[in-house]
Amino acid sequence: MDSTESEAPAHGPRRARVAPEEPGARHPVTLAEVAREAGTSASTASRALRGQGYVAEDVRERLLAAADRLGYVPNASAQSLKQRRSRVIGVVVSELANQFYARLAAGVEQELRAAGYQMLLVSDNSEEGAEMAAARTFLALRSPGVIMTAVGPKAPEFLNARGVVVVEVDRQQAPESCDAVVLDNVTGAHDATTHLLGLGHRRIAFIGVDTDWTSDAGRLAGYRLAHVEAGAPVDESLTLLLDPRATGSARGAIASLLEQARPTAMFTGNNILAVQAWQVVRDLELRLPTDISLVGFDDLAWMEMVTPGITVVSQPTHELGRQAALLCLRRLAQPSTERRVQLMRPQLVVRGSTGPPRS
Amino acid sequence: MDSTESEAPAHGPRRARVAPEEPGARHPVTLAEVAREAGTSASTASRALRGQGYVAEDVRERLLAAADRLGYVPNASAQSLKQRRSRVIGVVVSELANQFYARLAAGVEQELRAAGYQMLLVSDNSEEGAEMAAARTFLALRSPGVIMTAVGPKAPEFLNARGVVVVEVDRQQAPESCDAVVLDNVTGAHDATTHLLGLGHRRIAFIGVDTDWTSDAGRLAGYRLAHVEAGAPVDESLTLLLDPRATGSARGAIASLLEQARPTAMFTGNNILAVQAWQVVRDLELRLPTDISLVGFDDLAWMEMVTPGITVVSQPTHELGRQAALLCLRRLAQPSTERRVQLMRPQLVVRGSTGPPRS
DNA sequence: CTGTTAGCGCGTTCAA
DNA sequence: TTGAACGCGCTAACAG
Repeated sequence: MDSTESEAPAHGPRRARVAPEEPGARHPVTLAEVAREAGTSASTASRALRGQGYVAEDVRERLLAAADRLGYVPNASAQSLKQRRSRVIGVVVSELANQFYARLAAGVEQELRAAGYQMLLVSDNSEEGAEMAAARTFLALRSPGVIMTAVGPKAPEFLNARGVVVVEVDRQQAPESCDAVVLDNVTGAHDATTHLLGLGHRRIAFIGVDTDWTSDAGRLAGYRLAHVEAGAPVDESLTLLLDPRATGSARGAIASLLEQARPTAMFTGNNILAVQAWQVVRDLELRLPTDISLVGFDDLAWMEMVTPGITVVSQPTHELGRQAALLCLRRLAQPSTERRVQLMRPQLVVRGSTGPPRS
Repeated sequence: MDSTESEAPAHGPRRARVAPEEPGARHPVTLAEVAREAGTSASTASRALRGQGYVAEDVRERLLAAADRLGYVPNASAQSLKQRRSRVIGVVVSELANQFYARLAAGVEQELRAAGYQMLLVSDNSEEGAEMAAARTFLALRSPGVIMTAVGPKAPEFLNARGVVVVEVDRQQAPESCDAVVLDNVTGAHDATTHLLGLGHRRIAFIGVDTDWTSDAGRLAGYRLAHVEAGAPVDESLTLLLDPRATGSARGAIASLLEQARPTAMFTGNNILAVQAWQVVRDLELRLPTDISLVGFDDLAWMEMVTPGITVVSQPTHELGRQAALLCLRRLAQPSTERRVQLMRPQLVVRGSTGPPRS
């Protein structure tokens, strides 16, 4: 990845920038100009172009034609200023380069765009400071709604207190005050762990993130719940909770967990950790599932491509995003409906990385 | 991925929405209110808060304190209306769910945010209609600049003609009028093909997309160039160009290419096609590289994880995005500098999927 | 150094 | 059914 850049001379013979050719493209055309062109007043033009209020049919057509001819594009700032709210929805994810968040964002964008809203996307690197800065930006833009995978309760509460509709996705930080779309993490982790217990494993490691996020906490809870249900004791030395800022470099910690605690199976709490657990297994030249079993959380393409395939708890990532957007839109349309938490169902996908322990 | 949703009753005992607690949070506080609170005029407040123009030190502090106390957030719409341009940069990618574009967007966002700009992200599914709609939105928002992986020349030219700074990334559609950041696709494809030719392959399939995009065209050109250099004839029946709207379901076409044209190696033009080529190889129970060699374009995590690893032309995706953002910012600062095309260097990463042909 | 004045482009009364 | 007048919140001239 250490590729370098180089300069290339522009090959076109033209001047630096193409000059605008359109008539009146010099300055963006305004509503008043459209009105003048059609021989009406600005207010009539306004009504005609947005289809509200009374306008004579022929006048409307004249206006429409004029707007089209002049290439009129309404000034969103002026509209927002007037209506006191914009059509820009703020979206915050933890890390856009992570496929999970990218797909989530793709789902959100799809629905927002379909509804005539725009997505202002911020990737906050799980820093609450960046998140608050984003919140202030959304406030400045008078965003009617915000959708976020929040790192803490501050931003959601801050926005909520100022009348912005906030929908939390993936995890809940301000459950008292926000709508949310989350996965049933407890069930997902429970199913995965039960699967391992059913195969005969009794030393199952849990590798997760040390946060108070409902997502991670739920997965740990499900892991424990399954043990309790099965009457199997939970060995705390098998639980590895990593610093959230260091989940990207967890291989060392995972390796020493394997060596010291000697689990027969591993359950990782997210896709980043799954990659690393898999790499550790490879580096240690262990075989899946003979030497150790592995279960991941969040299904990615590679998990089906490696040999053996990785057993995972899959989640409808794109759908999570879509539902969050829809929930946001619904709340914007009906501000005073009861608060709502939408629970999405995970699904255990069994592949070759899990098998009985070696006696 | 067919998980379902279900409704969960909100568990908090609270009312539907938390009421704002802040004093004056009912309506967002305005500059005039801050001014009144500090006993000055609005213009003085404006100068103080944005640090421009003369303001007495004590007055400034009073104003700053007042703004802070009241929780003042400047209204971006009003600012944009006044200055006739916003700080929102439009970004268009073809498909946010594709890792390539997601990482590109992440790079763009990082730099824009660092410079105090916001990213309005649209994923257009490679539809020119969606792209033009996005362009109109950016115009409406008075975006000073737009960064895009365009599907055609219309949107870039449209925006450019209206005075919007446009930077093309990944491919050039309007090379006459826009700055651009692109990969040296010819060299990348040339290196990959030369690598295969050097191993002794003479029947190398090229699997790409049938567009006039510079990216795909460049890759095909590099493939051919390498053949010419090596004095090896290009068998046109080995070139498979797929409908851009159907690149996601190319497995059938790839399989029949393998059966009919009997290549000893395959070179795929993007990451989506690489996955499918790999799957076809697996489904046909061919072995890499014994039965066939495979080279991909664009390095993804799984390509190093499967066995054998996939030889690829890697590209600095995140960096592509960063440079595009920087180029856009530079052009905004100096509108009349000469047009510039930045060429990024790809790198051939040799792994186990390539080897000599079976005699 | 500060306040007054005057819009930016639009939507929304309210009379006509 | 239409248009005149006003103001959304802010900044930029211009006087003071």
